[in-house]
Amino acid sequence: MATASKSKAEATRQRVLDAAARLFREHGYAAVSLRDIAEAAGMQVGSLYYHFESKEQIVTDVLDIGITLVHESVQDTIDDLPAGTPAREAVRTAIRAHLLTLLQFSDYTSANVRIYGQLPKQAQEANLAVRQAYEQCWDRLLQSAAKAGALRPGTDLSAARLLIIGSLNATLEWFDPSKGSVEALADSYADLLLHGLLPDDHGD
Amino acid sequence: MATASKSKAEATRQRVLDAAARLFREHGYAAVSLRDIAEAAGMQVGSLYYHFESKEQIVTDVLDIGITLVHESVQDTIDDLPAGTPAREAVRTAIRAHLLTLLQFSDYTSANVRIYGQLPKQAQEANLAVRQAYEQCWDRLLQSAAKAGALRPGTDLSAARLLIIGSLNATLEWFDPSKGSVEALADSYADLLLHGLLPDDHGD
DNA sequence: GTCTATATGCCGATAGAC
DNA sequence: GTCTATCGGCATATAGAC
Repeated sequence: MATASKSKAEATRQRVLDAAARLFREHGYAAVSLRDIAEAAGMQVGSLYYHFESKEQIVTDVLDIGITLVHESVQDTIDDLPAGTPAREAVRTAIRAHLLTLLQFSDYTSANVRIYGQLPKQAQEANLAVRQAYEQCWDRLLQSAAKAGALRPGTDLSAARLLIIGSLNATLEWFDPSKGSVEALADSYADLLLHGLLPDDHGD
Repeated sequence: MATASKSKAEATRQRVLDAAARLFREHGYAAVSLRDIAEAAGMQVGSLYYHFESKEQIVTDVLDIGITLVHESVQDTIDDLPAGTPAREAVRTAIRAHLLTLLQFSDYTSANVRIYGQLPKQAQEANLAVRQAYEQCWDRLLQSAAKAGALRPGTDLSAARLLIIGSLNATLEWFDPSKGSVEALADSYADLLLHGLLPDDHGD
């Protein structure tokens, strides 16, 4: 094992963060007490303070991990596309990766989406840099698509990024895996976002 | 004035709900105490219980008012359109009405969007019927557009409604009136939702 | 590292004077 | 209708034994 094995403290810390992410996602930040987190992680409240300074530090860690995970997932799937992949396929891939992370893989990402807007300003500011890095990932994707002539002329790229990410994040409020797969949802959403509601031959 | 004037109790009740909606919107449900609400409404905590049975009843009222206001706004602006208005214009009008209510007029609507997902199940269920009535308003709009041939063939109407409302509601997390008008945002979003990201002549 | 015990304060809700 | 006073409970955080 040598240096590859994580310390017991590191494993416990991870267990606490996993429990916190799941509970924050479900109930919000203020509604979850440190007692709830400790119980879900299988320990006593006082023990949390060996690993974290405060409740706010726990949520700060959860927020950063949440954005990092979705950022890496989206960036990696884009990077893995073969050279010459059409821009519209890259956008479709990014949409799928974002939705998979949000709805299937990461309580951290979904917790971030759900609670960010209601946190104390200090906790929001601590997450700002990581969020902006992820936003830039989408901006680069859309700018390169526009440069390649793959987007409708006159498209407001800033509004497009906000609309795409906003609509994807909003699925968190209603998505039910027992009623349909994330992949099917991703296809449906990508069709709508890429092609719009109207037929191609409308006279608008 | 006669029966047209509201009682003092009714006015106070309204003041409490206004304060609660604003605070819930800003900080979430669990983070706002009855002491906060009482202070913002200019009264003592104990006095709240003359008008409301519990904190949960306050939030239940806020939730219902929030959906009712946006539903009425959207329905009224659709009904006011001249006969023969193209379906795409009706959709554009509905988008504008929803955004105006959410971002400019109603703390109740924005509070509902922000806190619904994190409320106790009982409070969510109390709001279900009103929410579904508003969803049906959009479903009727989209179905009549599809029937008129105004939508791209094969459009998933259920996904479209979820994407539209979800993307509009998500603007709440970042919209800043000092950086642009709601009207400009509505135009930009309507363009993107109706036409999509791709040019009309793409070969997809 | 985790425990128990505890400090200090705010929570929702109630009782009863006015 | 609104007030003050107060109940029991739970919140975050700390102290110190093991």
